[in-house]
Amino acid sequence: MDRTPGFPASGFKCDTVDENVCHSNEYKMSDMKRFLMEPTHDNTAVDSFLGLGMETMGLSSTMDEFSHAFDFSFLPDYGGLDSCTTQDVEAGLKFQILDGFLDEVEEVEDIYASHDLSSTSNHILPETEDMKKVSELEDGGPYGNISFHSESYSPGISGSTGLSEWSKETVPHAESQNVSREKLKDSLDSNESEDDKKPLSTFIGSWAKRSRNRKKNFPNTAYRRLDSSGERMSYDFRPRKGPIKKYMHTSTENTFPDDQLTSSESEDDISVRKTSRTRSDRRKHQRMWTVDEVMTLVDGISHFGVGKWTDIKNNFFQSATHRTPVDIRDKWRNLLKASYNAGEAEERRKSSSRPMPKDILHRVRELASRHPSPFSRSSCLVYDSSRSQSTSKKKKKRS
DNA sequence: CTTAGGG
DNA sequence: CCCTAAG
Repeated sequence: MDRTPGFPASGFKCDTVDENVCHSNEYKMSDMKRFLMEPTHDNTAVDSFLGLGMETMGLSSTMDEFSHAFDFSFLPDYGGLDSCTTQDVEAGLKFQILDGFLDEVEEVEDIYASHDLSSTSNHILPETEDMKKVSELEDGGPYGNISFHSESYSPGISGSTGLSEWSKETVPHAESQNVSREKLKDSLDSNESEDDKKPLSTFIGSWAKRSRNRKKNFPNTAYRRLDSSGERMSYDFRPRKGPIKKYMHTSTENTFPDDQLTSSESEDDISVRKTSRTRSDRRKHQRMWTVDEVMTLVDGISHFGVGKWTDIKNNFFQSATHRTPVDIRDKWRNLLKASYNAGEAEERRKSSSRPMPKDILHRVRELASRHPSPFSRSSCLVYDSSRSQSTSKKKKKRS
């Protein structure tokens, strides 16, 4: 929380962020603030940005640079706009952006409150204080909240991932972003203009939700499964002919990928009731694992080790009401299998409609090499398990 | 309660 | 994903 005293505070004596932005030309920008003066980020860009005139993708990239150009490690005390330091101005700006973005949300504070920043902190190991700050920033800030590029995963995560990498990219994408976005959707559901601000995939989901809502008059739980059907693309679903087809042939029609993390109880009730007593009581609800979730899982395993499923769940999947430790373990098992299958037949991986991202594949193999698994060709020696236990189990080798 | 394994 | 045995 070190303020930057060198910044010319003369021009920043204004209360509102709009003034700051609009008059940014008058300021002698310090090197930290050069962002605002760059041609690609001039006032018009910022203005349209504030006025929701920017496309979501453009916004995303802008916010990316935005958050990278500034050091927002101060975010936790964004409330103090009275002291005109650079951090405060930036904080106000961020807040203003969020406010404009959620102009139909009644309470912006609610977003923050419901976001449960503490859970985000749990994603970070205690010894890494800086990362905690970064994560809180990305999580609580508008960048982490409203960025819709959920399909994207950071390519730089592969291999020897730095801690800062996963804390900044993986965790917010996989976890908290979903919560906040769901919350945001909640607030916007009552408004008809919600589709204007969402990408096409989300629009499809909303459309399906609405059409479904016409038939069944469930309050706000039944359609929620459909709500985010097209929102996130998981590499994990099986090949399908049409975009919605995969839901039709699932016989229980309740296997909609759903990253809404709230009110899971009522949702479960409905899904259970729908598929009750028919057949295949198992697999009542399948929730596709998103790429972000898988990356979070890999990160968690790399930090806690294979077998520490509860730790991984509590620290990396805190906000995910689903994803029990068993689910996480099962997913890891499937990942291992998939990784080895991909190793044998690289072509099958490519021909698959859901090719596992190479980054994840590499990381899975990396971890698999550390932790022997029954799917490994070389390391699994079941027949000799009674004799030499050292070869069968070689627990975590993390430092 | 957590984990491992099979279904 | 679910279920269950074993620690």
